[in-house]
Amino acid sequence: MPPLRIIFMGTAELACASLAALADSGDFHVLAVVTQPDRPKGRDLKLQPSPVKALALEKGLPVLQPEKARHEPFIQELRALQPDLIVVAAYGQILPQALLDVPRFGCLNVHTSLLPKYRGAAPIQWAMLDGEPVTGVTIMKMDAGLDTGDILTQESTPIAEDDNAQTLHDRLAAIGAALLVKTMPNHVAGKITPRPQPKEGATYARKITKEDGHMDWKLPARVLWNRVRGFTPWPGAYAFQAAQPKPRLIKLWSARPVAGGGQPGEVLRADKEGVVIACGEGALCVTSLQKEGGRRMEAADFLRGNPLQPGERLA
RNA sequence: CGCGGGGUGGAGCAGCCCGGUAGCUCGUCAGGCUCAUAACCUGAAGGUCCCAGGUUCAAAUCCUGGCCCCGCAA
Repeated sequence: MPPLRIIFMGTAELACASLAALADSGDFHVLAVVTQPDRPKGRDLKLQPSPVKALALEKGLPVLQPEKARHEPFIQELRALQPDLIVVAAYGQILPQALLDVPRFGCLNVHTSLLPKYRGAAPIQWAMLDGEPVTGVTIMKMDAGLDTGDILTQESTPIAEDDNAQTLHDRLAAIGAALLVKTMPNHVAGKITPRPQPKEGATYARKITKEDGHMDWKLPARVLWNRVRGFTPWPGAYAFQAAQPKPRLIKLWSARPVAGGGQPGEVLRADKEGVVIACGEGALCVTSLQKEGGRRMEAADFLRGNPLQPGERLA
C-alpha cells in the first residue's frame, strides 16, 4: 500500500508531537502543513512563526498559512493536493463542512480530553481546574460542530498531584501522537466503527483568560491549588503584594494545600518550606514563585531578597 | 524602534538618584557550644560590580553602544 497522502493542520506546540510522528513514519506522505499566519509575539512584537511552522520547516515540509481556512480559494488549493486524509491538532480555526469533505477518508482531530467532556479551547486546563482524577486524548472523525465528531479511539491518563498544565500538556501531546499514528491505518482500513459521542456528560472548556489567573483568596485552598496547577505555565496564577509605587505582581508557580486559617490572603508563615497563605478554607503553601521582572525561584531563594512577613496580605 | 524591571563573592538582594573603604540574608570552610542538630556563638575564604568605549583626580554609581534574563502587552 502506498503511503497515505496527508495534510496536517495545526498551530500550537501541542500539535508538534503529532506532526513529528507523522513526518517520521514511513507510512504517511505529508503533502502540506497548514498553520496560522505568523503573528507578532514576544517583547519586540516581531512576527513569529507558529511552533508547527517551525517544525515543518525543519522537516522540509511545505507550509500553507491561509488567513481563513474556510475561504473557498484555499479549500480548492487543498482539493488540488488530493489528500487521502487531513489531520487536525490545535489548529485554532473552525473548519467548514466543505473543507471536511475534501479528503476521501475525512478529517481526524486530536483532542486532549475524554470527549464528550471538555469540548473546546482549553480541555487540559479545565480538567485540572475541576480536579478530575483522569483525563486523556480522543481521536475523532471531525464534523462541522465544535468537537462533536464521532469517536474513533481514546486513551486516558491519570492527573497526578504534582502535574501542572504544562506537564499534563506534554504527556497528552505524546499520547495523542502515538494514538494518532496507531488509529489512522485502522481507520482507513475500515477497522474502526466511529462511535457517536454520548449525549450525556458533554461539557465545554472555555478559553482561559489572563484574568483567570488572579487568585481569589476567599476560595478554598483546594480550588486555588488546582488553579495554580491548571494555570501553569499560562496565564500563571498570580497575586499582588502591596508595594510602592504600585503593587507588585507575584506569580505562583507551584503550591500545595496545607492546614491553616486566617484572613484570606494573609501570609501565615514564610520560611524555607514555602509561603503559607490563608485561603477561604485551609491554606496554600507556595513553594515556587516569581516577582515581575525577576526569574522563577524556590521559596527559600525568593525570601532571601524579597521578605514576606507573616500578617502581610496578598490581594 | 509597543511599555517596563533587572544583570553586584556559590544563591537571593541592598548600594546607583546625590561618583570617593564592596554591604545584607543565606550557603561554604574552620573553630566553639551542645547528648545532638537543619539551632546558637566566633572566625575565615570567596567579587573582572554583564561586556566595550567615554567623562572624571576618582566610576558598581554619570554618558554612549552592545549582549543576556524577566514582567506587561500582543
